Amino acid sequence: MASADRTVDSADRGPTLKDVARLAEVSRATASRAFADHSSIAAATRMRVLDAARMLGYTLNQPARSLKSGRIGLVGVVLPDLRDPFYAHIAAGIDEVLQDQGFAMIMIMGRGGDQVAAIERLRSHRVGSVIVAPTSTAIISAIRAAKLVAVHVHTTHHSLVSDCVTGYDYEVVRGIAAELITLGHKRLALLLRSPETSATRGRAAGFLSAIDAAPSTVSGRLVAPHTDPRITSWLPHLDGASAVIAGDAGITSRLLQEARNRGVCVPRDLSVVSLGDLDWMTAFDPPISAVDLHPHAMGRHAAETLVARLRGDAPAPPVEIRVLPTVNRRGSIAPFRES
Amino acid sequence: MASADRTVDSADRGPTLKDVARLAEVSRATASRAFADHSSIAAATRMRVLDAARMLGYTLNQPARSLKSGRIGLVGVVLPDLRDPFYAHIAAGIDEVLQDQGFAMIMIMGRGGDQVAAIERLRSHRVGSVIVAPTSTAIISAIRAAKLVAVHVHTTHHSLVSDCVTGYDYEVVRGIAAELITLGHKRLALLLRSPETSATRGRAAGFLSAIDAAPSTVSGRLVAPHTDPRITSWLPHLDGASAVIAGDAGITSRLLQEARNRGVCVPRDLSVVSLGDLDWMTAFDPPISAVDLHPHAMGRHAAETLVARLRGDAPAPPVEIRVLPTVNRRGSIAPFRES
DNA sequence: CTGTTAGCGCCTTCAT
DNA sequence: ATGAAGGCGCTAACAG
Repeated sequence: MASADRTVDSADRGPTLKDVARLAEVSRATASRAFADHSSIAAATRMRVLDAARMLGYTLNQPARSLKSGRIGLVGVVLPDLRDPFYAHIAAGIDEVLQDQGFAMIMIMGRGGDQVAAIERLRSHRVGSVIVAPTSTAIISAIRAAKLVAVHVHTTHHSLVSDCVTGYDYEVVRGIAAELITLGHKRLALLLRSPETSATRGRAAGFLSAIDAAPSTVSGRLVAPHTDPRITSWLPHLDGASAVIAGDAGITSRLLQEARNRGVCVPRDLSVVSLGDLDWMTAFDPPISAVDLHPHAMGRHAAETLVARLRGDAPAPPVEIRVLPTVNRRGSIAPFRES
Repeated sequence: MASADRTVDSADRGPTLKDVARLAEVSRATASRAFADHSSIAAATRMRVLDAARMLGYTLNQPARSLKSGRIGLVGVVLPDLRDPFYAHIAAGIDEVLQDQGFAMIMIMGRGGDQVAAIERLRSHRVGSVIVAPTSTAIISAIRAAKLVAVHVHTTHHSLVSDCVTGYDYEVVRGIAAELITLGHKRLALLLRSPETSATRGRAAGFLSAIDAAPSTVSGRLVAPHTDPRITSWLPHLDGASAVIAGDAGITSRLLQEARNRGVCVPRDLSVVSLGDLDWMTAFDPPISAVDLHPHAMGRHAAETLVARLRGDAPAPPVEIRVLPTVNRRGSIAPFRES
């Protein structure tokens, strides 16, 4: 009955620049200039064109425009998993800036080999730039091959010639470990889950550096199974440690869960510090000490850097922006006591 | 020094179909068919073309393709905030399916008026379809005006003629409220934060329905401030309730934090149920009772529905897919006791 | 099954 | 400051 008004011909693709030009009584070239060129067009003419466009509900056809110009106003974002709040916050930061700057983002989740496939997909959409985490040799060469302008977030790489936004993984972990040692802890553990990146390497190095700087009665254990994160149980790997640094919020919650189930009391039996700070951590009893890595700010910086790079014509040298973490000391750490 | 090898002419846009066709010694049309058309091309020819493409490192130019065909292999995703794990999980589910099906997603965060702006932006990229949450009259008419194929997630709308994926907000809240009443609670509260949607309305209705069905000694309080979520304090609004249903994980953690700070003991003084189940809830002491709304599955269903709609030629009637929630009863609920 | 022909909507010289 | 013409890379009719 009401199906009559359904447009059979799906080629109804809305008004084009030609329509706008006709209504504004100018040539297509002039109409085009009204949208892009900011110089060689009379203000009055441009206004007329813009009015006509509004009247018709015209929208620039970005794909068509990209055909000629190459530019497309689209930025690729390749992140491993949005279910990890760390990356979700990065994504949110990126989105904020990109929207402000008039870009849209093609988001693709993937790690390892998928990352390379993602780059390939971006290439097919003629995306000219990408924000990516984490970094690896594979992704770097894929990006280079695709000639993309890239910004790397959270991790960097020795062979990297692009801009990147990182943290202070080495420093912060070393500092925390030192703090725990000062509190009298003799056996520490660092729990890591991600694949090997500059971040995990930095954390491991910082951890070991703190251990090395301490008396030989202090030992540190590095737990970094590169296996399926979902079946990992952390507690058995602690090896009697009385203080532990958890590599991300997921590890922290899993660890706390195990501790509760097995009657391990935090902080009496175990001091805990989380790398990554979330709302629920302050709700916990005891409140969990956590390092805020400021992933949202990282995302913002990454996007800002990328946009600057896209707009800037002068080939400036790559920069590394480092975001200072905030250490929030709360109840989950305590001086060591013999049990 | 090393700047000599920098390509001055940025028009270096890689191999085109024409190059592939030449190498494979076929016409451009045939080469094109090798990628799209699955029927009218000889297997041997297609293989030859594909080989040539691989040899040249050729990638389909989606924007150019869209110029003629209208299709572009891009789906818009408009979600309010990825920092909310509920939406992050939806996004993850969507991404999984879309990648499998060869689509990429343009993700734009936004709520309220921003949603409409997002639709406009998608339109300029000639995206033909969108997955969106939450629903509102404004977004519905924007989608209709842009003639997009849409799937709505989590919420519906009476004026909706598109597909949607929803939950059982009414039923689940009613059931939980009834359960709490059975446990002897006389004063309940439902905490909601989102704007008015079918989901929040359903929850409110389910809540009130359970209260109505109970003896008149039972009262329920609906707390739904549509103000800035970040400065909201929930505890003062509880009005002496001994059992509370928290509308999302963020509310839950904030509430638990306040409870701890003010010496309110869960579940002795306050029974808590969270709408939305996250890892950390089982780590809590007591473990938090929570309803898993399965946002990841919702995302998957939404994407699957959309893809089916895009592929299907027959204009099938819109469907509503409802995802059954899972109620995980844990230690944060207890029978009512006089204090 | 394959080639030919004509644009899709836009931008960019080159004139004027 | 504006118009005319050609082509970006691809696909959809139509022939053959």
